Amino acid sequence: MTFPQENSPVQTRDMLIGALLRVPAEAIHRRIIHDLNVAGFRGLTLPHMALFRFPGPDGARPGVLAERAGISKQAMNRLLGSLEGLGYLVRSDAPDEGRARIVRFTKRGHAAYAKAVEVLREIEREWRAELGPRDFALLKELLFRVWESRLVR
Amino acid sequence: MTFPQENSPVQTRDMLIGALLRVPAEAIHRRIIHDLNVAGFRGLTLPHMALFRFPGPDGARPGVLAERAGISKQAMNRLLGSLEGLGYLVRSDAPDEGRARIVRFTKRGHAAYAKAVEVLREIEREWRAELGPRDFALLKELLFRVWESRLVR
DNA sequence: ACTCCGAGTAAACCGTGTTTACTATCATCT
DNA sequence: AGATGATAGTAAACACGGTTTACTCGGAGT
Repeated sequence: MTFPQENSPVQTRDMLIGALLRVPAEAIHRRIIHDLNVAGFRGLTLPHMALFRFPGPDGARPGVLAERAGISKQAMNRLLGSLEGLGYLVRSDAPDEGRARIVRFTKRGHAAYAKAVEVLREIEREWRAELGPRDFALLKELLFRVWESRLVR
Repeated sequence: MTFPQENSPVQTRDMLIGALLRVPAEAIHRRIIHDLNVAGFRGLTLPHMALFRFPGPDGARPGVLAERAGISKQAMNRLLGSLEGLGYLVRSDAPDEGRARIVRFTKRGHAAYAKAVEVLREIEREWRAELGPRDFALLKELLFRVWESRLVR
């Protein structure tokens, strides 16, 4: 195992793809939660983000949301209960099927979701300014190719 | 908020940078833990990964590791206790200062760390094969520029 | 010696995950 | 129609990892 020396500059080859993805991904998570809280959407925490990510929970059923998020239905159900208590969504009976339920954003929930997307777009603006529009588009395109490739499932 | 239609293909512009980073970052995490477990390094879980990431805990002090990982000293201490119980490291008194302690990988710990790096290099090979060497290098370079830029702290 | 600070640790508590177990509804078979 | 089995959602018990609070002990300054 070779480590870079303290006083020699870190270079691309020193960093493995794990850290290169993880560090910004976590930073973005923190940023979104922070900005949501500052914007008045209190009580939102990291686990809640499982619901605020694309395409959002609106109109979906708890079981589907659990599967999307990769957690059990019971865990999802408590997340939903928590967000319902905070006023971001409601669960109501599905009109067509008696055992099913439907998750609906409240006005506040829609506002929070819109704000999250807005923060993300702001982050994209910042990255675009840093990298230049050409390279930022390239970065997204490369990441998209990875996403498409199923290397990632 | 515009959603892509069910039957129209997803495109780069549909994905925000958050998901494009998060999904592969999480996949890599799962992959590393899985491969470590399969390779006989049992008991390692996601929170342990906070210690197995570059540059590893070997020779460092608990407080420093806590700061690096962004968790409290107490939480780090329990992680260390857990890994010590699993035989991956030991904590011993620092020779110079009575109150300080030093974390040392055991042989098993070194082996696990080396395996984690190996898995990461394997993942890089796979991505390189998918994207082509040119574009993979470009991806890492672009991510490295983001990392350098401090957009990310 | 006395005080203060800082590293490490321990305990209580909280939130979030899983596992296990239950209820209610739907689909199917007879 | 009634019985049976599968499925959506929920609830409770437990595990686990995080923070907060509180303690011990060594080092530094006076």
